[in-house]
Amino acid sequence: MLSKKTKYGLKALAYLASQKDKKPVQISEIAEKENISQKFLESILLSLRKTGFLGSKKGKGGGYYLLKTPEEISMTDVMRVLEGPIAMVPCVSLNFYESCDDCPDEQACSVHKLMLQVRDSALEVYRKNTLRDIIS
Amino acid sequence: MLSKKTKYGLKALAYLASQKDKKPVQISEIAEKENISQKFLESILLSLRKTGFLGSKKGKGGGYYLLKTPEEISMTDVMRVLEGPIAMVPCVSLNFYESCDDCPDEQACSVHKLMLQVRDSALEVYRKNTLRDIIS
DNA sequence: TATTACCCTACTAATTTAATAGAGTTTTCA
DNA sequence: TGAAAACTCTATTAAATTAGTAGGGTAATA
Repeated sequence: MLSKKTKYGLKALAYLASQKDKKPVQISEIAEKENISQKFLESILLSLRKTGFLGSKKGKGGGYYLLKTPEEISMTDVMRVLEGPIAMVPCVSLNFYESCDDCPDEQACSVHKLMLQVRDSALEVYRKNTLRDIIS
Repeated sequence: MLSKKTKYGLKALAYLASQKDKKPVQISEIAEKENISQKFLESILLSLRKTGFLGSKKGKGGGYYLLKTPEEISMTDVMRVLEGPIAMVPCVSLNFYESCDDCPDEQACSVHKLMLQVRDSALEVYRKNTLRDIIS
């Protein structure tokens, strides 16, 4: 399952990408329009700022804004930051690799074999979609 | 993340598919060879029996065995039974569909748009893999 | 300089997962 | 026919994760 954090984060990014101009958008506006708990959204936007997707401006007229154009924002990067590993098992993860305690031979493992394909197919989808591609 | 239930269930199925003959295999043997808690495995095999993947034989010389050949067992079906929905959000699920409370327009939703592609790509992987394909 | 809005920490309720425990039932083979 | 072997079922629980909630602090702008 996709976590709410990822879902809300994606929606917020999409909302920012749909803005006409590049003026900062307040958390409260995004929260209201996208039906997200404001406090929860706050923490999500904060993490997107810390990972370089968003910039913020404080004070009156402040808010969040995209640091790059929607075309430059890859879903692969967004998913890794919001959801974490793209792989469903650590032993096939590129960025979060861990071996299994129970598995004596990774290459012979049927779960490994299947999940490697699932990972690659998901990566392919994320790779070919930018933020631009998923807004209407 | 893939649940342990699914991981263990897949390993057990693969173990049964690797048997030379069709004689029932005891839970204890699978649990030991695949490093799985026997009691936990018991409940997993039970659900695989109830969903028509496995047959069981009680008493001395009993155990579990595949009801179909490995070639006939599709990963799509196995994943649906063990892991549940293949989609990462209910609103793109074929077999477990639910609409989102928060989302006014499903077709316009960027999360929906992305997750639909992810679901289709995962389904394609599961579709083209049978139990035969993932054993060594 | 007051207001607005971001920033941060800590806590918590709910849910899910991954078992664990233990008793009960059925079947088979000697 | 009876006892061992093996499946079946229910209930409980510990740990982890998720999805928030609460509340105060800090910085910037008009």
